[in-house]
Amino acid sequence: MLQLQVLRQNPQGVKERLAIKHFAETGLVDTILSLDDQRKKFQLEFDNNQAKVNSTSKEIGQLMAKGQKEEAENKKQEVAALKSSLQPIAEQLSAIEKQLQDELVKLPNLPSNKVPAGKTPADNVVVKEAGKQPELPAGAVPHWDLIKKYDIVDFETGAKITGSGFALYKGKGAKLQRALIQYFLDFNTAAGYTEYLPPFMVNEASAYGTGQLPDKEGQMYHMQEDNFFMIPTSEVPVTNIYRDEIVKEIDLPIKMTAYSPCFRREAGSFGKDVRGLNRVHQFDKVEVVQLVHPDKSYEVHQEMVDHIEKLLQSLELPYRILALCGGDMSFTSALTYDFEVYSAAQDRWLEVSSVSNFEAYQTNRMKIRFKDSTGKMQLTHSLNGSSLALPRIMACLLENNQTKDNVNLPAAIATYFGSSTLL
RNA sequence: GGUGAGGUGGAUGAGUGGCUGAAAUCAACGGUUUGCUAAACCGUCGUACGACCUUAAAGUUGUACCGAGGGUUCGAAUCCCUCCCUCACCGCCA
Repeated sequence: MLQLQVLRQNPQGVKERLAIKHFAETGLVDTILSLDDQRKKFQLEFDNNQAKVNSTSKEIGQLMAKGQKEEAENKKQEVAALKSSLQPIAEQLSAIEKQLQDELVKLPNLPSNKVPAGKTPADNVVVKEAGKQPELPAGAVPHWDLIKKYDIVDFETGAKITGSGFALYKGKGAKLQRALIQYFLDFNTAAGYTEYLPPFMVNEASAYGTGQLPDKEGQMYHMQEDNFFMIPTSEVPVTNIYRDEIVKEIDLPIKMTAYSPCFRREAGSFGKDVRGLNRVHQFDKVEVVQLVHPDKSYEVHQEMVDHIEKLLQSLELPYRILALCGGDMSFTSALTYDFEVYSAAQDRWLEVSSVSNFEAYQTNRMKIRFKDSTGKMQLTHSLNGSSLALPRIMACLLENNQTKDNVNLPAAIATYFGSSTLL
């Protein structure tokens, strides 16, 4: 949620930024500001009246103590009258406050000035492309054939147990997942991130805090009886660790990492896009999250991008980094860089990580604050990135390193997997 | 799931209708003292949203907030209702 203060200071600037995100309803800004003015007006009126009620009530107490019953009774009448005239003001005030809040959450985060213009994924800017293209052996096949051939992921049985889009990892496939998770977590903790293993379901307040609610409830699995949501990413529970907390400035940056399965209900598209491990309802991911001083968030964003780049390099996969354009960015993000790895056998790029700076958009909802050196309360900035999403990494590892009857594994993984080949 | 006890400021914890936005202690911060450390002493020490004043900061001031939401009352941390959560014991269970 944007800070009202930002809208007040520069409504025109806000509209211009929103345009970069291709957010059409810029009139919302004016609506919100006028609601804010109304709110202030009603609050002033309410406060003044309530002050009178409070002081008169105090007088009643004093009169009663002195035994001046009659005068006390008169005052009571006075207060009763005041209160009944106050009633409608109070109602209007709270109605406006709610309306203001409802409108404010409809505004997406403002894109930073580093965000390239553009509307669709085609407009994203390739910032960097690196890594060696593999030379595939003759008869190389996509991962969905490989996993079948080596019997390491079984979608049919996953569908039988649960439904389509739920993979059953088996044997070396399951072990490779475990090795990757372990490797990623170790890589992150070595860079100073604290490891967490969070709950995989969250309550409404947490889903709201990171921006899944309102609006995106359809993308999450919902436990109706208990009103819990299966997490779509560990970003949700991890960022919410500090919800409604005032942290110490010297404790910043707070660096956290977590593994979790991620659950996505998203209505799938069809065909090649969703084949095999490309898109599933449940997948594993290791995430990094940081809460930082607002002055540092862009510096930290770059640091996180570098961190994830190193991780990808260690996997020896060809990759590229994209700066997402205004139209392709998520609602809550101010700057997003995507990482894609090249899947040789599919001849396409697959997104494996997304590194975003949310500035104060999430923390304003969650009220994650600190007191700066001058004693002023400030919101921290929050950032997160995947490091990494497993299924597509696995797909690329399998495809790009396939040999005639085996798959070679990069050295970094071999250590964790206990072998330099899959079989 | 059952029974019982609870949820108060950074922490501990007092507070059963007006003098309580909240004692006390600890922590933290500023200062005095000090060869250094410790101790002692003095002071500061919640948040949000307004108003006034100001270029701004500061300052003055109002309102709200003692788990959440309702209610009773002239007046609620305190009484009542609903919900949530925590702890203990029992039950069930990996």
